[in-house]
Amino acid sequence: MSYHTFRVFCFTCLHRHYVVHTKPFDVYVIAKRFSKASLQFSSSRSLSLGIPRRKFSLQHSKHLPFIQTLEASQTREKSGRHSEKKKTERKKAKSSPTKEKKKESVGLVIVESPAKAKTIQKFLPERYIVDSCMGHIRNLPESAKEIPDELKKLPWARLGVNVENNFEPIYTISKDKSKVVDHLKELVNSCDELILATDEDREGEAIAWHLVQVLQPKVPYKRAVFHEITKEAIIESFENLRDVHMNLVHAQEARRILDRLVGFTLSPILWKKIAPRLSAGRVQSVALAMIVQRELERITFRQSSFYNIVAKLALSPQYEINEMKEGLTAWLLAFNGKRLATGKDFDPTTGDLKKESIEEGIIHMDLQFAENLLERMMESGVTWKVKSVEKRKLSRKAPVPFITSTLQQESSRRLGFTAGETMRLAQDLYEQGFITYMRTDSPTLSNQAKIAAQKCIVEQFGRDFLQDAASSNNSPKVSKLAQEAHEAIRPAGTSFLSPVQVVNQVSPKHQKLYELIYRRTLASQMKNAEFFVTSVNIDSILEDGSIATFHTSGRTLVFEGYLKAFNEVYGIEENFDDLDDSPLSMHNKNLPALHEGQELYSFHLEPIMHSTKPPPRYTEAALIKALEAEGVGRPSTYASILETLVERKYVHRERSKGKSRTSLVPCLSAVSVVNLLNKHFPEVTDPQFTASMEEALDNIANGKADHIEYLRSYFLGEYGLQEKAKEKEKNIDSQEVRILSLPIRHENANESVQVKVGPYGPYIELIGNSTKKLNILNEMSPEELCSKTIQELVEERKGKFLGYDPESGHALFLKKGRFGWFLQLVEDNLSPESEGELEMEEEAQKRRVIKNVRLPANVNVESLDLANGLKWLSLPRVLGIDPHTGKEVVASVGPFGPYVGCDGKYISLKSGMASVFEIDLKTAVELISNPVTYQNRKKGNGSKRQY
DNA sequence: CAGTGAGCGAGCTTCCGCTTGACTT
Repeated sequence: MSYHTFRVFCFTCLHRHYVVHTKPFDVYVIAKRFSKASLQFSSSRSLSLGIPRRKFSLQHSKHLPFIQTLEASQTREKSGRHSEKKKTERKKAKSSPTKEKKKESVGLVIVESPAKAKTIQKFLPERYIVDSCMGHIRNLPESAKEIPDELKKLPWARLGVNVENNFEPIYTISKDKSKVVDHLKELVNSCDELILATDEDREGEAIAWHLVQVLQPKVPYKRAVFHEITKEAIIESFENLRDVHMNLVHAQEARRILDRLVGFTLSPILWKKIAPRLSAGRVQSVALAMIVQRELERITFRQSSFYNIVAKLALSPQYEINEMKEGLTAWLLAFNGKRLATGKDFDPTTGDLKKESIEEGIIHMDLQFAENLLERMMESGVTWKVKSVEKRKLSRKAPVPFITSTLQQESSRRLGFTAGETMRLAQDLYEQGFITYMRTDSPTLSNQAKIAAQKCIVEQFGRDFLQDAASSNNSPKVSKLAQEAHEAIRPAGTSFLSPVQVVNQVSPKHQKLYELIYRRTLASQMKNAEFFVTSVNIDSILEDGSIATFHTSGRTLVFEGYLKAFNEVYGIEENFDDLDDSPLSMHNKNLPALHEGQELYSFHLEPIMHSTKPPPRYTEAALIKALEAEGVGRPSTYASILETLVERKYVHRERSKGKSRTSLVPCLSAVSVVNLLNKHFPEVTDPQFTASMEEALDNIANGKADHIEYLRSYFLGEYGLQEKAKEKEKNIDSQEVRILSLPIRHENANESVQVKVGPYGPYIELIGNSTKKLNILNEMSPEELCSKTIQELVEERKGKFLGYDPESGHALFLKKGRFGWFLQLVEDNLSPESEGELEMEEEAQKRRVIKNVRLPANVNVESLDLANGLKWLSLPRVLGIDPHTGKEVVASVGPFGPYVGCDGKYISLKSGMASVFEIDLKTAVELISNPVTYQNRKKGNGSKRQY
């Protein structure tokens, strides 16, 4: 048996190993740098080594090894890589520390992400080991069980921050990070120097500090920061090492603690006053308030309609022949100098004209007005003349390179990906070295990236499309709040792979996203698009001298500019809100040349009705855009903000009719939560809170303010949050905040309706002669709540009458309960005629429940009739006596579906087994004594995993 | 369990930002 040596890279941590295998399934590993004990290999994951019909399985703890080459003899050593011999020497040095001093010292470099570690390793001299900590390694206790027992009794323990003593935080090592920490501890003990190369922002600085706190290095440690991952930048940063900036760390700590105090103080108030498990926070509550606000605007929206006249005009009286070619479309702008109303003139909450518009003397044209006017325009003697022609050259600026938020928005708009999906795809592209880091708020391109983009532009579109060096996009506006730890999102490297070149390396979705990033990066370095916009007013002079002024506009592309990068893939974009001056969105594609005083001829006039539209619901992309504009949230959290709201059942996604996009609809619980917060804690739904926090944090970072003082002033004292929360907890009337003041169209004068949110979810209260409470779905939109649905709910509550049990004479109803459908047999003292006519309360008085039987989830209730119902009603079914125990064996339906049971032991009947009605004693006893076969369990798990 | 929304009471729920995980043969 021959021995083969494989060179193996751990893909994730970049440790190098040699693998020697003797037999196909025996894998021995010689670790290059670490003791054998620290490496655990298992065969849970198979990796093809490229040898036909042979598979090897390796795993370095949880990291996936990357098998770079096959036999050592065939190893293609790149220049600059280290020879095998050199490595062996290193290993010896490692294993005998006494001799190590003579060798060159080893430096441990810690960055945040493994992919970054991999890249940086390439740029650094051999004596450095680069590893990653995967973001924050410590955190405030996530839940009650992470709080140390000895502190649990203290009043502030729940917060995880000692608010009685300088806001001292309790830090715990996150569960999923303990392995990372152990690993780094081991490394730091065997190196001579520690370099903290985490991101250059508030969070990165804090991570560096936490690393020092946790690792307790006995060797010197320093901080290195760089803006871009290039050899030059990294080397430079290593020549300019600095200390950890404690002010910056304090700013981060203040941010972290503030968020905790806000969230963990307000959430419990929601539990007490509305329902358990609700949440509030600096970021999520702002987002939620926006969504709810928009929904309320939609509910209070009143539509208004108005008419306009559209004129098709020709250049010559012989319009029949050339109408298509040279015609133009214009719409009525004003009549006798008075402007016609458009959508903007109406108040969305009343549907009436706005005050200012009325004062202006605006004309609100109805159909009759339009038709009258139209007739007068058709009379002979009416002339049409061009009154004015105005030409403007407008340019549309090339976009700036992608940052996280704009990537998510464009990816949603052009590719239909959600923010989460976009980030997952981008992560893959990043890890495989196709793009730069995807969580960034800096739109800056490095010089090498600009050069690479320019090269692509020249090659693909020509030199004419290249932006001037002095153009503004070379120094894009950076958001005031940007922390600039990374550069913009762009294709990686010093020369960009074209989208075609990546086709075979990634999935189609990845390719699409890569192409979007590629084109945006190129576009950012291209010239602006130039348009000629022509704006024309045309007078129609009526017989009595009245003047109807029409307006039209046209747009011609003079220079395609950066649009070329997009148009060839995404098609030509028609809508440019920033260029259009028509509120009725009418544009002539090919406006003929016109001059002042020119006579025109009308060949078609038509009244057109327009209606105002309610403001659209937010899409995920629009919400992210709005939050980013307010400075709320960070690139790493945009995609998860919405997930939180969905998880809390505050918001659900709804697919708009006929469109691919999904819009965000607030649930009823969200309305009550926002009600409470707006009324009692208005700052938490206000984006201004984050803005002022950022300002304070900047001062802390600059050393102008003290972080403890900041927290103290916010949380403690007479006007602090703590005191306020206590007072509110006492004074907020739970009954009052539960009520949602929603306009409900219920046309029953004898009844009033209220929507409330209780601990078990939303319900409506019908108050008439008696009070009825009816559960409604949390997802039900206020719009859907009307007389009809309320009536349906009342009917549903009554249940469906199936008939009478011939044996007992009792009535059988099919009802829907908290746990699904069930059958109810009630004693019936009523005549069949009075069925459904009595109020529920009366019914309840007259009827006594004899028996309830639940139905399994898969029963088709639509087709359930009396006979079937009686069959279910016969459950539970006694099968007989178990000879082993002497107890009764029963078949029935329980909370988990059909089962057989005996003496406290229950076994579910899976599909494929005998039904509850058919199963006999023998089969049941067998099932109970040999509960679940190995085969069965495996099947169950397998399907779960697949899902 | 069988249409609750009040209260009893132990113990729990909850925040935002960094980052990548992902369990038997």
